[in-house]
Amino acid sequence: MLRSYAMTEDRQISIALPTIRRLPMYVAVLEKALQDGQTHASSSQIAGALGLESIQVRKDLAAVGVVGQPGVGFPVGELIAAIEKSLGWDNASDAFVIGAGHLGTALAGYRGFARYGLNIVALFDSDPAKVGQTVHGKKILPMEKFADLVARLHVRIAILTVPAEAATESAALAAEAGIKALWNFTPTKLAPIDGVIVERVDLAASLAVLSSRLASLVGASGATRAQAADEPESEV
Amino acid sequence: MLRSYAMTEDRQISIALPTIRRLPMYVAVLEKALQDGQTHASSSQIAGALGLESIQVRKDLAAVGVVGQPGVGFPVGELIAAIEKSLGWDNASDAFVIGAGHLGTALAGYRGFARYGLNIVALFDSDPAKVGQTVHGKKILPMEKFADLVARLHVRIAILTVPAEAATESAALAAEAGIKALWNFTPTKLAPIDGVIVERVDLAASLAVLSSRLASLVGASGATRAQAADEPESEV
DNA sequence: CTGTATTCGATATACTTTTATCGATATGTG
DNA sequence: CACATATCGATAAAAGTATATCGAATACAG
Ligand SMILES: NC(=O)c1ccc[n+]([C@@H]2O[C@H](COP(=O)([O-])OP(=O)(O)OC[C@H]3O[C@@H](n4cnc5c(N)ncnc54)[C@H](O)[C@@H]3O)[C@@H](O)[C@H]2O)c1
Ligand SMILES: NC(=O)c1ccc[n+]([C@@H]2O[C@H](COP(=O)([O-])OP(=O)(O)OC[C@H]3O[C@@H](n4cnc5c(N)ncnc54)[C@H](O)[C@@H]3O)[C@@H](O)[C@H]2O)c1
Repeated sequence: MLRSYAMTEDRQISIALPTIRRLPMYVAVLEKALQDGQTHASSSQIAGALGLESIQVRKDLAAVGVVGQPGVGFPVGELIAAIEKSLGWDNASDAFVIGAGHLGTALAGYRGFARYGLNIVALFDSDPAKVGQTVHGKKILPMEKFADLVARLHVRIAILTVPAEAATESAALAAEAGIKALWNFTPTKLAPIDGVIVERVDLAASLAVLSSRLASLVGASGATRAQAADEPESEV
Repeated sequence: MLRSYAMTEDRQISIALPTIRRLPMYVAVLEKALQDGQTHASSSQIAGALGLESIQVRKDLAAVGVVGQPGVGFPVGELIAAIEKSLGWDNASDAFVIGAGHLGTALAGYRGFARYGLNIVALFDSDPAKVGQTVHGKKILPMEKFADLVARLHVRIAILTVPAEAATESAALAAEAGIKALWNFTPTKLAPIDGVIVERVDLAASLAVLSSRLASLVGASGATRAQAADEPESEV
């Protein structure tokens, strides 16, 4: 029974990436189940809520080390705890935002991150006009203070929202300051940096999937759009 | 030679999803090559710039139907055009933003989308206080006008940036108005809607990858962080 | 023109991820 | 307690992706 909380690090490393990407969805569903007073949830119930196959849910949950009960399902609370442990969401991590522009301030104000164990502490910007301002209760500080504060506060995560051209330079600066993980929102593909994990949020990739599916849809059953495409487009 | 531009729709549909996700990176690299005056680029050159294997680049490019020349490489201009065609980025699509909050306005102001064939025309919001404002030169309109304008302007794409609770409702409204593709930035997993493509930007999934890798890194070579973890964390 | 270095693309192989099958365990009803 | 139903987990199969190999085409230097 306690094997579900086993902490052998080697297993955590070996969880398949697609599985890791799905884990947050499970947490969301399970928390809803918990609120409804459920102590257990079956793989088919979870799968149904997420549009997945139950077998995949079982495999994913097996990967985080929780054992279910035949005829009953998986223990909800235990499951949430195990997933959050796998993801390192069990104790919150502080993070700095580099680039207090539109996206950076939006992220800094996003309350949803608290649930993911992410705590944005402050923003940094090279623009003197922005430094000193406060957004969503968080200060915008000058880049000069970055390295010092990373060390003092033991911040490991930096969120990169600078212009594309400044990305490489900012990443190098962050790495040198001791940042261990970079969440890169810029379209710049960073070269690997020794000892630094880089995860990129690639909106272009996401949009590519959307628009290519849309394009092939038009091509396939063109009837729907064909008529509209003939009419001239007007402006607002 | 002209086979590279073949427009048989059935091929477009069959491009593997991981390949589609990589296509935008190729476009970025190729445009840089074009600026440098290159007429051809080899798979190994492209791979080197992106940290990929050359064989994967060749396979991906074969999927969009462009043929390279042995000893020379791939024709840059032709390649860009073919990729953009595959993605439906060859002629820009208009889009509406639903939810003119922090994220919605950031997206509306993002100039990078122009390159991806996406043109945000206007924003919509249910909050009367926001309606009438202009952000980045784009109007915030009331939801009541949404359906009519979708029809009048033949808008097929809506970008969902409403609060999580409003996502399902907004999606249904968009679908009813005739929207064909939803780019969903909310954490809500939408149920499939008939005739509507939904692509989700899942920040939680991305963060999960980042933080789980960070967590396993700490577990593995704990030395680096162990010392820091012992010290009490101070505040800004 | 000959030899060497590039490079592509077809085919084959290896690897990863998803899905299927099925026996074993649990619940609850009559 | 017998039996129908639900559920899990181990193993196997299938599908999807990435990588390796190698012959053929091209460029170019000598
Ligand atoms: N806005 C979006 O919706 C969106 C979407 C996808 C990707 N992005 C990417 O995110 C990044 C930020 O976008 P944005 O719209 O917030 O841009 P922005 O111009 O609003 O913000 C960039 C901020 O970075 C600061 N900055 C510039 N150079 C810096 C440096 N060297 N060090 C520290 N700070 C620096 C600027 O002063 C500015 O405040 C860009 O790379 C953009 O491509 C943005
Ligand atoms: N801010 C971020 O960095 C961030 C990051 C990831 C995901 N998200 C998600 O994006 C969404 C928007 O985030 P945000 O920070 O911009 O929130 P926000 O509160 O700033 O903006 C939401 C906007 O939607 C409007 N709205 C509410 N209900 C509506 C309805 N029924 N129809 C039309 N408009 C409606 C509100 O008036 C508001 O302007 C949320 O679902 C959030 O979870 C945000």
